Amino acid sequence: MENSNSCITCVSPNCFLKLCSNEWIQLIEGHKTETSYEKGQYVFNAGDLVNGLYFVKRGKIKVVSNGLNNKEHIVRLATDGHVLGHRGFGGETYPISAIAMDDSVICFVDNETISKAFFHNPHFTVKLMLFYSEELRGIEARMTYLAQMTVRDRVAFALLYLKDVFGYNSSGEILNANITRADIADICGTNVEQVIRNLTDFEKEKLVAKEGKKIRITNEEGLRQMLVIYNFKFVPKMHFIS
Amino acid sequence: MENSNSCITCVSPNCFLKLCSNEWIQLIEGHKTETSYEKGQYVFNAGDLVNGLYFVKRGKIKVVSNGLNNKEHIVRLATDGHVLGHRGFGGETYPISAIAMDDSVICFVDNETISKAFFHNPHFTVKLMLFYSEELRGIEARMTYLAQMTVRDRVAFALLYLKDVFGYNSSGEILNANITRADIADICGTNVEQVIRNLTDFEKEKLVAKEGKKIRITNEEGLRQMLVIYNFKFVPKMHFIS
DNA sequence: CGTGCTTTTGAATAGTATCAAGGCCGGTGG
DNA sequence: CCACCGGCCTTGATACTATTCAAAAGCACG
Repeated sequence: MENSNSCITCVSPNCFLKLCSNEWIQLIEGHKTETSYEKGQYVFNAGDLVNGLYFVKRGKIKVVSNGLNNKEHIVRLATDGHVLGHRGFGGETYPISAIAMDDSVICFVDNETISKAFFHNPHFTVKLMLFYSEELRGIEARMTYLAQMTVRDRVAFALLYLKDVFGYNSSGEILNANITRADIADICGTNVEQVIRNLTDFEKEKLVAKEGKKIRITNEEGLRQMLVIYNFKFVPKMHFIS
Repeated sequence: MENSNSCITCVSPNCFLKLCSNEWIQLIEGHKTETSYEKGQYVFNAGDLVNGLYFVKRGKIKVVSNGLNNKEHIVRLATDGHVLGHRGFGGETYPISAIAMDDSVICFVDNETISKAFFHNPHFTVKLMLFYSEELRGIEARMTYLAQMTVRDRVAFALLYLKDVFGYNSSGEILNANITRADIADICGTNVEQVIRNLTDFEKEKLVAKEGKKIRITNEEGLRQMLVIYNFKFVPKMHFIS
């Protein structure tokens, strides 16, 4: 919970805040806090008052919505350089919760400062708007396929989504996330058992290999092929700063 | 396909363009076209190049995404004052299509003009960003409940969504939209037969009344009660101009 | 070396989609 | 005016898919 170091020397290359003028960056720094979160800790909780905007310096975050019987649904995954809490921006309270999936470091800027920055840094504002646009495209793609895909295909989709956001780790094609079968189920909108059954099927088909709790994607192209029948266009990676 | 009349005398009270300075409104008018669309006509089609932004003057539009076997999924409904095509903004081509559900009038402003307006009208830009934020909250709520609700509850949800966007018509609680059972199925992510079975059930339970192809909501509160188990927070109406 | 959490498998059940067939209604042309 | 046509609505039977429940094995951590 220590206070911030400087944005200018910040290691995060993609942070939106860098789009503000130097003058404004310094001003923001005065109102910015930088907080460390442990795995499992809430960054904010559905119902909390919206007090500002979060910027992920590094880490892995899941954004979840609580539905029936408080069952979690993972609406979005976020990592370095992403914005958090922007869905709530302009509203009273957060409609969703954000939870650290790994130890993470996140900067926070209060409402008033951010609003002023918007009015004086059009480049920053427009870029953030493009980020929203990108987000909408992504979530809408997930929504369509959630509505139309079988569970099997949704599991394949979730694996690719995890890969696209978090990538592979240093030891090859192993999904670089501390994720449980239950998390995957929460992305797919199904239950743990279905995820496991389908992972087992995928393993028999040489698409993935289960290595303990970790998952190795042995045939990424094969998984993508499974989804071509949906006309699916994977959303291109966002270029944060141009 | 006639050219525009003035934004300043425009009857649409909620249009975002009104947030620009008078000077800029006049400038935009020079680059704006106003087009009428007949029922069923495409405003833009998935794959089309993104050339600008659309503002609905009046009418009813469905925004659809084409998935498996080109089955439509209705991602969003839009009406007077809403923005269209903003999901594609910043991208190359539209990921989705927009189709008029009724005769509609829509203004179009090209990319270059809109981008310039963003940089010179922070009030306009920030308001549009809040609109995006609102959109994200709405779509994410629909996504969560699409993932967790039964078909029955999704049908109830679709009816309420239709009511919230288009309202009732002059003859009481009849849904004010030229919508088919298939459209409802495309909102729910199910098929026509399921929609009809559930509408029949709802009718027996005195929640709705089928009047030909039109649907009368006889117990709106009852429908909403059906969904409370999902912790569902209906997204409050957007206040376009404040 | 338990204890609790995650993963895994099987069997029973419930929920949905698909297929087939018929009815209704508005519009069109004889 | 009436018959026909096409689009939309409706219902039933059937097959399939997914969820739920139960039980056990593996694993990590104190």
